Amino acid sequence: MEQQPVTMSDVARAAGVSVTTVSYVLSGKRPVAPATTEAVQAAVARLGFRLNTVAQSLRTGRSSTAALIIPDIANPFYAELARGLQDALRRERLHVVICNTNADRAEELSYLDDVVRRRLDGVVITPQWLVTDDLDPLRAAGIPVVVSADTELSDLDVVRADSREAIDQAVAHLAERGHRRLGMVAGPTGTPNGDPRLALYRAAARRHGLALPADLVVRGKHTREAGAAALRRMMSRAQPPTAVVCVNDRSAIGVLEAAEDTGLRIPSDLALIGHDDIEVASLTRPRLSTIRYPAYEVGSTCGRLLLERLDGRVDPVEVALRTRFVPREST
Amino acid sequence: MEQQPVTMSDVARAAGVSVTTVSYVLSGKRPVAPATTEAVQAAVARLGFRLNTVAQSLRTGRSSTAALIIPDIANPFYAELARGLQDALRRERLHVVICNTNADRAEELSYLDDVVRRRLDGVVITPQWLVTDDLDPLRAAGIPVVVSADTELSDLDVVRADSREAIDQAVAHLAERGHRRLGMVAGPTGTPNGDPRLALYRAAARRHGLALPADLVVRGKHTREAGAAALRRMMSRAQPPTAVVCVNDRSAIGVLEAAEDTGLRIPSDLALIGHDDIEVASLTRPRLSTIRYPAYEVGSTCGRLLLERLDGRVDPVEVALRTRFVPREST
DNA sequence: ATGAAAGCGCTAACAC
DNA sequence: GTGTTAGCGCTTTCAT
Repeated sequence: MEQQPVTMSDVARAAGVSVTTVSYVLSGKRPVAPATTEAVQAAVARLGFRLNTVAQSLRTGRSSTAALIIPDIANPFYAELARGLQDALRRERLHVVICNTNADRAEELSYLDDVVRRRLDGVVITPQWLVTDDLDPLRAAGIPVVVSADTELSDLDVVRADSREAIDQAVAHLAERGHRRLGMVAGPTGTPNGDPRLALYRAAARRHGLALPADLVVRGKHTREAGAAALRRMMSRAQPPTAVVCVNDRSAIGVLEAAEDTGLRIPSDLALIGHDDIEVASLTRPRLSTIRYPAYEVGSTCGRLLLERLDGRVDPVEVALRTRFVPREST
Repeated sequence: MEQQPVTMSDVARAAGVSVTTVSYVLSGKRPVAPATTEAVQAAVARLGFRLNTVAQSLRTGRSSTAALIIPDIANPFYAELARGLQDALRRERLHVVICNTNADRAEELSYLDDVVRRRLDGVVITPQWLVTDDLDPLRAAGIPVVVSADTELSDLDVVRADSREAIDQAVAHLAERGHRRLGMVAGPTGTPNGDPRLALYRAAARRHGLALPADLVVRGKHTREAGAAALRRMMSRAQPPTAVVCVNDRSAIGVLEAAEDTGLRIPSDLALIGHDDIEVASLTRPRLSTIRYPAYEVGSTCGRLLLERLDGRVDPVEVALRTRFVPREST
């Protein structure tokens, strides 16, 4: 048998006070006589009362829940990011709902809509296809948004990677080892991480005298399968690359596997560099060289910004987290 | 400037009908004249109305949100499980909040409490320290719980691994290769996965004539560090093992790394078997042999059970997912 | 086919 | 220091 939940007025009755007093005992937002406090607490304990957060939310307009909108929680990068975010938001007892979009624009929009309907307190999003205007409904509703992406976004809190130096080092590293033809497994066109990273690689390649020809830039999803397919495509070119850089570690792992299958040895036949340095990257053999972008820290930084914003900060903030080139056996 | 949210009575006024009608147009729970429907929909669109889910929840007592209570979303096993759960719950437009407990009992309890306060619709939990009684408040509140664990639990929906055969095969495999002394990196004592698995290994070892002495059973967390420490401890025994089985893949990876550091070659000096088969397990070199327990499927099964329960099923269901021994290079 | 009105359980003026 | 009361925005019963 399912019991009636105990409400605040039950507690009030049991303690011989008004609901107001019960509310204030619980919130501490106004002084209450010690004896009263005690009586209320006793009643709360005796009846097993738990405040109904839904009613509280309706009244206050705050749900103490934030949304994290990402392509896929099963991608270790986002899982680590989620962990960082949750740890940062825990102090304020904020819950986090995870929204997996599969990098699909319709899903991204649908979750944003959900956020408004549910009056969530804030959103952290790693957008794949969204444009700034898509966030208008959130602005209108006064819901803070923190974006994690490498693109320029006006008037928003942004956490992004500053990979200029790291990419330059990586390319220099390749140049030193005699590489002259670079291939890149980039993200889908128009995606907020792929394009900026590609641009950085282009610039670095130019600086260090490497070619990065258009037919060696392969677009695709951030998956192992896409990485493997990309490599096969590159190697079928008239002039295949001697070194490949990947938009993230998952695709780099795909490249690694496809290379193995083809009998290509890494790094002797092909140098390989990933991005992100998820935990797995250190487990592959040969070890994956990578541009390290610490996911946990990205998440906790997003959380910090969100909390500040909820606390009343109004000016948008942009945080650039410096990435680091981690050479390993594979270059 | 933050706008006033548009409410249902705004829509009603704009459409020249009552809120009742607006509500019914939206829910479709009673017939409405086509002309009226149209007028309402037009008003909804024109004003950009979004139903306030919080108010709806307060009224109906359902929040269309479920909680997933796990030790750590950054552990790939749980991330994959989470993905499976979310995909299963998406059809019903249920949100999932992720609760990381760090395998801490107090955190587990605190999140359960949260669930009741927030009137969440259901819980999926992979308990580490909870006992059945801890779930009483949820029963009282009529909140369905689905448990993912290998322990016996009365009167609850449970998804568990049936590893009897797989473990027997794994041990037989070791026996065939001449192993006689087995070590085990088990989970913490009293934990719902470690103990049953240990018992299965004990039984299988007995059947196949392998020793699994008490001083080669090392308890610890499900982490790489714990796995590494466990191996060092085992190897310092007077009679070290020739084969090691691990309660999960993460600890197996730790063992792998510690073995490398010690100069032990796997599998020639030491055979190694993990559990779970998270994506990473296929990336290590030597490849990790493992008892495969498909996390995604665990999650989606939990989701299915939860939905059924929300739909009115009352009898508890136990689903045993058969695991499979996947021998790879490391045994 | 539609509407009036009573809450769901809380918070926070505004009294006293 | 404490209480009365008016909502927050919906759903749903009961009328019409």
